[in-house]
Amino acid sequence: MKIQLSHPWPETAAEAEAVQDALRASLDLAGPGPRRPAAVAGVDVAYAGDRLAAAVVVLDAVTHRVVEQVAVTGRTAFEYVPGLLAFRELPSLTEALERLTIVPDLVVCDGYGLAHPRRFGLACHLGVLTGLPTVGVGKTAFVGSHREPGRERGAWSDLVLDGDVVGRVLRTQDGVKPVFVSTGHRIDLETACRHVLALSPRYRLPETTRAADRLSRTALREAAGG
DNA sequence: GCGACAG
DNA sequence: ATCTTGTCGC
Repeated sequence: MKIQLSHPWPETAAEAEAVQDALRASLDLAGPGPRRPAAVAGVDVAYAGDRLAAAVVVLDAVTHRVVEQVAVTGRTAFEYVPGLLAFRELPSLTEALERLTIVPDLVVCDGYGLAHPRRFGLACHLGVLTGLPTVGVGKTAFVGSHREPGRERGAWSDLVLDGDVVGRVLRTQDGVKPVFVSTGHRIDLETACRHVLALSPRYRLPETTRAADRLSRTALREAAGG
């Protein structure tokens, strides 16, 4: 799979915001998205100073067994700026995705999608670039307001931004801190949450996220020489 | 103006 | 994200 990043790649925050505003027009929020995905991918990036390691792990959607995984290492080219996370992580993430031989039916991203200041978070961006259905799963609050969801697994509440429902605060395990789910591309929020729950049978975070997080950290460690 | 702010 | 010790619990 060949992935084309925007050219030229933005150098400033203003240029990056302009890219988001332009690509947002290509966002597909129609849904319903994959009903019975067979292969689900998780992506994540780990950092150590200016070094980084991006990982993509594809799991069997039913058994959650690893089907394929790729990790690439490199150096940071964009500093972290709230709202512009994609420009820090996409170069390496797309490189890892390009080396994948399997085309996943859904990609679970670390972070937000539509729940974003300009309605174009990392999950939306990666979705538009790859054409794949994507969903964003954030671990902490970023934008929007919400009520505390019920304490049982599956309970959720609306994540509202400027009067729009842009995501859901979803409890994936009884009594544990909820996660923030928002759609990325080619999927609806209801379906996205259904898949996130199915991918989180035992822990707070989806198995895809956990697997990608582990791989990115070990890849970073091995690249350093330990 | 000030504080908050995915990872 | 990453920096960090011990601690409670399965």
